[in-house]
Order: sequence, then structure tokens, then C-alpha cells
Amino acid sequence: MSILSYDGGMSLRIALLGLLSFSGPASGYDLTKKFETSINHVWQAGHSQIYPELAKMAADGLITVEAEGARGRKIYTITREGRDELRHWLTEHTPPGPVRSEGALQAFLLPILDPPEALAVLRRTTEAVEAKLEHLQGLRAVKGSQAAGREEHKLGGYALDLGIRHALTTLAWARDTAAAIDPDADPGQGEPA
Amino acid sequence: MSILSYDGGMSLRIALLGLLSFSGPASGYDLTKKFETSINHVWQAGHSQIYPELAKMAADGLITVEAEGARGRKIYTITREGRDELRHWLTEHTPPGPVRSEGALQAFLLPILDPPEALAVLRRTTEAVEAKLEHLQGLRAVKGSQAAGREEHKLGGYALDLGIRHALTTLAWARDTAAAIDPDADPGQGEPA
DNA sequence: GCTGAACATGTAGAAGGTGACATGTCTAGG
DNA sequence: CCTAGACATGTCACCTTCTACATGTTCAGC
Repeated sequence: MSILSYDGGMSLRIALLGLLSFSGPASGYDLTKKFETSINHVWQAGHSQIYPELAKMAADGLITVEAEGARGRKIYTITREGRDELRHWLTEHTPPGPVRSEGALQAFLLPILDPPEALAVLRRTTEAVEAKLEHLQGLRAVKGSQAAGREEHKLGGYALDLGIRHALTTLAWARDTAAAIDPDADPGQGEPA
Repeated sequence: MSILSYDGGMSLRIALLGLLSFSGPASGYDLTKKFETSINHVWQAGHSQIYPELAKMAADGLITVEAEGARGRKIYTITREGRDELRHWLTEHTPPGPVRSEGALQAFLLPILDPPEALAVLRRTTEAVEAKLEHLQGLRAVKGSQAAGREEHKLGGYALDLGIRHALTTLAWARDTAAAIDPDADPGQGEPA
């Protein structure tokens, strides 16, 4: 199969190939850690999903077990086929736009609540997004402080920028929406549009 | 169960309760249609998911079959318990931030590609987001043209605004990112930051 | 009277994702 | 020596979601 056979829902596989391609050979344990830290804000997976997927990818020839280290540690390396698959997905696959978002669902249903309740929801949303924003900006600071020689800090940089912009946009939306629901309410910071 | 028992992953249920609460009694068929049109940009579900879920919700007492019309049509009505559950989710549940997005994953992995390929991906992204933006603005135009007496056009209005803002933010990001990758490339519209 | 389109509801199987369970290894510190 | 904690891999059951299959009704137009 390898090329020419995209069905949808192989994003986990692509994410793993991407990490192996960019950061070099790694174990399932290493990859799980990277999922928790760097890639977490665009895709999530736990070890219980990652280990079986690595086994399938090895069976499909996209990766190979380069070495077995201490404690049963298996080091996977991306193969030529794996690189082809990754590059093919990145350049040929147009991602489906529609995203499932519980936050957007709350926004959708907001008119069901009466104004005081709706404003309370918006305040909670604002707090959550501010926390997320701080987290992302923390990640960016870490990247910025890494030695310039390392390439690794570049992977994910554009996505981080996108995440930060989306968070800022959501904050502005919450502010404006609160003002639309109740023009007299004090949003706490910033001024209404 | 009803209240006090949120586990995660009951968004479909909430979306259905929201539509029944705001737009009044409806059949599974009606609700499937509303999923296709209005709510589609924040949550998606087909009839094969909706019918079984309605049956479970009726078993849980959140909705009842008010009447059976022609062609086996079943009209569901939200119960008091259903309204409580909906309101409880909206006011008490803080949605988990991390969203899975194939588009963001492509952004994350962009540094793997060399500049010409990365720019091509950004162009494709731009086209897709522009199409989505047009679609959302079309929806907003429909809402705006509806008679003021109808309340229905309000449901989803805030989410539509949020979606449009996110799309615009993504376009700006794609433009700036292309400029960062290759300052000499002509982005086709707008000027670099 | 026939036929196709919209109406209307379901089931089944496969794949993806989550949380809990299960097992074993190595190493630093007491 | 022993033990707690990080290292390391795996399975299982359950739930959600997707695609396809399956069935039957009403009505408008020919």
C-alpha cells in the first residue's frame, strides 16, 4: 500500500513519522513523551495508542526496529517508504476543515442561556483560553532559548504561532460577544469594539 | 444519572438537546438535516449516529416521543430533565481545550518540507480556508435576511462569528508564514507583516 | 398506474480513541 | 540490601464515529 492509499484517519501515523523524521530514531516511550510536550496542542495520543500503531507501522515497512536497548527499549527508525508516505500526506492531502470542538459547541448554544448565565460562561471561556495562551507562550519561550545550532526547535514553531493567534482571536471574540449580550457589563480588560 | 454525571464525550447528546430546546419538537430526520446545515461547523453527526442516540436519550428520560406522524415519523420533545442536563453542561462543564486538527498537524510538520513544497502547502491551505470562509459568510447572510420576529436565527450566531474570525486568523497566519519561509515570494494579496 | 425523489428509520462492522490494568527493568538513595 | 520512582512495553474493555447496507412510505409528475 504505502503511497496512493489514503483513507482518512491516519493522522497518528503521520505525527509519529514526522517526529521520527525530524528528531531521528526514538522509542515508543520517547515518542509518547514528545506527544505530551511538543505536539500535544495539535494532536493527542497516549502510549496505549502509540505502541500498537508503531507495531503496525513496522509491519507496513514504514519504520524498522534499529536496535533494542536496555529495559526492552526498542529504537525505531523511519524507512525510505516512511519518508515517502509522510511527504505524500503533507503535500497531497488536503485536511478536512470541519473540526469537532466542545468550546465552539458552547458558543453555538449560548443563546439558550439567559444573559447572566451566558456572561458567566464567557468569563469561564476567557479564563481557560488565557491559561492555554500562557502555556503556548511558555512553549515558545523555551524554543526561543534553545541554542541556534539545534534544528529541533523549528518543528512545531509555525503551529505554535497559529495556536497563539487562534487563542488571541478567541479572547477578542469572547470580549465582543459579552459586550453584545450586555453592553453595560465590564469585561475587566480591553475596550469593546 | 441525569445531572452530576458527566464523563466526557456526550457532546452529541448536548447538541441534540440544544436543537430540541431551541427549535422545539423534531424528528430524527429533522435533526439530521439541522446537523447538515446549521450546526455542521462545530459538530458533525450522521443519521446512523443520531437515531440510536435519540433512543438512548429517551430511555434516560431526557426526551420523550410526543407523537408518531406519517411514514413512521417520531416527534421527540425535550423533557424537564433534558433541559436541566443541557443547562448544567453549558454552565458547569469547562470544555477540554486540546482539539485534534489535521490542518494544525500540517502546520506543525511544515518545517520537514523544503521551502517550495511548504509554500505549496500554504497555498492549498489558503484556498481551503477561503472556501470555508465564504461558506460561513453565506450562512451569516442567510441568518441576517430572516424575519426579525424569528428567534431561531440567533442560535449559532455567536459560533458563526467565532468561526469566521478563526478563518480570517488562519489566512493571516498562512500569509505571514509564507513570507517568513520565503520573503521574496508573492503571496498574491495583502502585504507581509 | 408507474416511477423516482424525498421522507423516514434503522443495523452492522471497522476503525479510532480513552482509561485502567498488567508486567517487568534499571538505578539512585537510604 | 532494599525500595521507590522513572523507564519501558503491552493488553483489554468500552465508547464514539464512519461507511455502507437495508427497509419501507408518501407524493408529484408522467
